[in-house]
Amino acid sequence: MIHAEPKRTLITAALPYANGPVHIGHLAGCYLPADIYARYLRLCGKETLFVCGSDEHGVAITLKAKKEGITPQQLVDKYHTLMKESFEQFGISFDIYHRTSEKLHAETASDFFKVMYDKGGFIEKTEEQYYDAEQKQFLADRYITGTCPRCGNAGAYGDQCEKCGTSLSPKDLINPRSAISGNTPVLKTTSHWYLPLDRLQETFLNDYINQHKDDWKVNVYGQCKSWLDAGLQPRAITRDLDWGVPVPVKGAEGKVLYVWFDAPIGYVSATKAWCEANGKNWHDYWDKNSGTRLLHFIGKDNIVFHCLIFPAILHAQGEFVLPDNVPANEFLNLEGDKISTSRNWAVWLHEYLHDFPGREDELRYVLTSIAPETKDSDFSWKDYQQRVNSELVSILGNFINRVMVLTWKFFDGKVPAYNAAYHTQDQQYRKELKYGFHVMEEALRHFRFREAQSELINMARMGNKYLAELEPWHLIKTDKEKTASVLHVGLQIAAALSIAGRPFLPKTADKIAFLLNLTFDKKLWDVHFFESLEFLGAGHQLNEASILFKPIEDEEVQKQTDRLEQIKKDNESKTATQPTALNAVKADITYDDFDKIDLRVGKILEAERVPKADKLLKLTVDLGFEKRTILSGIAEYYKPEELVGKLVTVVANLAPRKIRGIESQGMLLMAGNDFGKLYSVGPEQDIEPGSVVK
RNA sequence: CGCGGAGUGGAGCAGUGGUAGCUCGUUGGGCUCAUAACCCAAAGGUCCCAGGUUCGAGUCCUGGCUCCGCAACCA
Repeated sequence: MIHAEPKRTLITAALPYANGPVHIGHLAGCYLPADIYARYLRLCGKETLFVCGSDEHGVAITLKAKKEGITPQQLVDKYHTLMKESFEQFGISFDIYHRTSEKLHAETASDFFKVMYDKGGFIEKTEEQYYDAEQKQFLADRYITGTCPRCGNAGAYGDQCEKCGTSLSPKDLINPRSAISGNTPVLKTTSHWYLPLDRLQETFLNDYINQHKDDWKVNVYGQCKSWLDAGLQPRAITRDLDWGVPVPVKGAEGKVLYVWFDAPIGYVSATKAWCEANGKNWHDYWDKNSGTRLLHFIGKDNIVFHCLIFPAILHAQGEFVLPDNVPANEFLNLEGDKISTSRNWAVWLHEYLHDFPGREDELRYVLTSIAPETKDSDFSWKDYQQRVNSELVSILGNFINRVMVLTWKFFDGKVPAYNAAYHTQDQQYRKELKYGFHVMEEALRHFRFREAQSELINMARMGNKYLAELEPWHLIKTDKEKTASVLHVGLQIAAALSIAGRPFLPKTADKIAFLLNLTFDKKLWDVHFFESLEFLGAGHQLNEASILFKPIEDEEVQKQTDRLEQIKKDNESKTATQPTALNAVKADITYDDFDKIDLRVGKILEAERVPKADKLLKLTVDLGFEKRTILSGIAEYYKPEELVGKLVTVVANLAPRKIRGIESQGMLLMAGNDFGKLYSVGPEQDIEPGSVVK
């Protein structure tokens, strides 16, 4: 969209869910780009507000709290504090880092709901749901366990059986029980409010998304388009739960707003909180006609919520400004594997800050260099070391140090005078620097932070080149005046780096400014400023030279990769310990029950992958008396060729079932758990296929 | 034919129909102010494949192959 210059910019970064610490994937995905952009706008003197906060509601929080034996509030307090402190130390320049468990947020979300409710913006649907009479509460899907109608697993959840993976609805469960009390729940009617996304798609979203076909990133637009093409469905925005923002309607006691309705409103409540503390009016930031430009920085997993659902909510509410752009990033992998909180496969921010004190900018630099702006990218410690050592240390740090040391050596640490007679010498460099600055600015405006940052390093590179060409260490012997001129320009380049580097490397920029003894009392990022390339006057006293970056040693990198190796091993060996601790023994069965199962030894004759299925193998198994086709979800753990000839245990009388169009006539017994590898269970010695297992 | 993204020198990426480029790495040279850092140069590419549009395709179109997410599948 083509805009008039916005009055102000409101930047939001995805609210991190308060059930774990922040990792490098979060940083590269949205917090760093948002921070760079916010810092850039502020330097330009533009009115900017950068808000974020912890997302603290939802069933996942209550479940995790229960597991840890603490209250949801205690759980979110713990992670909120951890995240807030890590962000701060890392230098993410939120104007406010709020949280959704604050009273102010509840009021805001509540008001928001009420306005929409009064307008008839929701559809109310009444359904029967399970209710725990003793605990006097409705049971969320996850709070109901029972026997899976598909596979007979007694520990299936109301939304899914984790044994066979079937997605369920609570009413499908045989013999349902409340996970809280163990009681048998009763069906009771309850009503919920739905956001009519189908209707909103027709009246609003189709046009809204289409409008942004050209100014949104292709991956973002593409993702939205595919959701719209599939057709949106009404979505429930309330839940029967006691953790969250209460639904502000009479008769809705015990109901809270669904976390996905309440979380983005957290942007609004964070803004309010900041405005209250700073004597501002929050309406200036959120009102439809406020002239505010709203930007959501998120990771790709959030696209549907920020590009479709939240705008739909804002539109339906009617008084709010809509997102102008949603620059979503793809995902960052770690050493080739997907980052995973549950598998502990991550570089945690708080651990990095602890292991690499004072090296925040190094991580910022690397993460911005490899930011997954257009496609998934990969972080590796070796790459981290290489980028820091060969770019930050060798090019940027070294240039600053050279120019500092030379000035102290030849001019007692005072900025020497420029002599226009030597103008032709540095004209070309001035031109290129100005051009580089221009490129950087263009890139920043279009959220291409990787490119913008690499331009910064290019400027430092030019500085090095300038010194190498003019050789002030030779010149000083023959022409002091010219040497003065050369160093004068060199120092201006250093100053330019300190300013241009602020959005990317704030702590380094401050250090350079300190070395140069440089202070500014007006807005820093001004085109004319860079035109003149005069930041330091002749005679200005510099501080003592000191080193900007230390190289990352091999041992430090080794330590980190060893740690990751260890985690990999731990995940694999969890098979032995975790499941027994986690999964309680199922209810007793009689011998007769057991006797119903016909277990046989089978020999795998053939094995092949099932097309278009990640986990499924199609096996031909010899049971002695006959050959069976059996499908098994073990493709991640076994290669087909490894299995041929293997003896395995087969449930021979399991009712046949069609999986992806192929009938599976039995089941292979495997040992393992959710985390680690699966191991087939077979006889120790070679034995006839078809032998009975008892 | 589920949905979306992506395939470009050893690695990571840029590339708007008009001479394929950048950073790292490698090799050779220069310099010695500087953190064994800096500067210059060279080698290294059937731009996934096959068709098509065009005077001209890495770029546009069609078909195929491969990779990554999501979905599905899973015990």
